[in-house]
Amino acid sequence: MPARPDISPRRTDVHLRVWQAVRKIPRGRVSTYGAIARLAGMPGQARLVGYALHHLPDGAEVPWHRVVNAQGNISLPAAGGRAARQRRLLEAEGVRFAAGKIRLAAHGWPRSAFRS
DNA sequence: CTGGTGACCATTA
DNA sequence: TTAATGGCCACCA
Repeated sequence: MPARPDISPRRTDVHLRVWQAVRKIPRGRVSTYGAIARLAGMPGQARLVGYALHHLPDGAEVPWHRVVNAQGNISLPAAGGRAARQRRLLEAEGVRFAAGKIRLAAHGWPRSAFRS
């Protein structure tokens, strides 16, 4: 039997790379779309990271909530309740919000990408 | 094929 | 500090 009989090849490849990288983010820390793109082997493709997470299937064991934008802000639309859930999940892991945003210098991962 | 869209980013003013 | 701009590329109509 073929391993992947009826799966779109390109799409799966891109998504898998992103999900794999996101999985590496330790609990209580956050990364950015751009940083994940680098770790996934596609530097400069931050938008594709967002696209891949947007199409993340329900129940997937991927800590999507640990990915925020380069400004330390949640990039999900406020409407829909997803943004609120992301913030709740992060705070439950000990991530602090100051003035509505996360200080990447303190919580950013990997450290080397956020140390000044 | 073309054009528009998006859970983005760095630069510039 | 915020706002605008160009670049990036998979996906869709």
